[in-house]
Amino acid sequence: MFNLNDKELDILCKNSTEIIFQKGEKIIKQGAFTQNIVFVKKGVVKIHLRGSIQKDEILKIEKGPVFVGVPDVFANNTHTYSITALEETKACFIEYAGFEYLIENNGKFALEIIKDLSLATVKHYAFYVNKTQKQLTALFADALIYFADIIYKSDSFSLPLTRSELGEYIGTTRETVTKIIHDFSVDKIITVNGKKISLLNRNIIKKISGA
DNA sequence: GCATTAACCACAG
DNA sequence: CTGTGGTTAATGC
Repeated sequence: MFNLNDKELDILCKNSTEIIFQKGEKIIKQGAFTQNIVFVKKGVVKIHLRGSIQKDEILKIEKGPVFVGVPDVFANNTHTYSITALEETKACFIEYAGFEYLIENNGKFALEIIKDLSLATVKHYAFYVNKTQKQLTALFADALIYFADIIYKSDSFSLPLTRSELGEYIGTTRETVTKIIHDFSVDKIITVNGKKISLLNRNIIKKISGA
């Protein structure tokens, strides 16, 4: 994985303890000193940032296996965002020194990391523009497709987010999320039972998303 | 004007 | 935490 041989994996993992986080537990807190890269082995996490005024915004939802917190470790002394488990998550904390050693000594690994970071940047450009230009129904449709295709690989899933968090993700209020879900449900685009959602008509959802 | 979109508020399960 | 309804503001015919 990530172009690492056994010895190198050992460098990454030898001083790292595997920890299991329960849903809702914070893996990295905004403002904390950056000492570790976090390797999420398994589970779903949200990357979120509290704005200078008050509100939390969810920047990204990721599923293991994935490295998180990399940009902050290279760019800052403190974490500029938080990472919280959305379901039971296995993760290990990797010392920066070991990570840096691998970057310096394994070009293929470094390339993988660069690709990851680049992909993340490019995706964020798109997400940013979408968020400011699309209507909320389209953003919600995007979120549905994302959960179905990327996170759960199924058209039926149990959302790990509250309505309020869903709002923080697509940039609206919990009330508006409730209304959109209600509308989609009435129009037979999805079925909803609390947090359980099933996509009934992907074509329409794609159309609404405008992608 | 009128319709649509979405925020904010209040109240109720 | 969630659903609903009323109100209000902005935007677009």
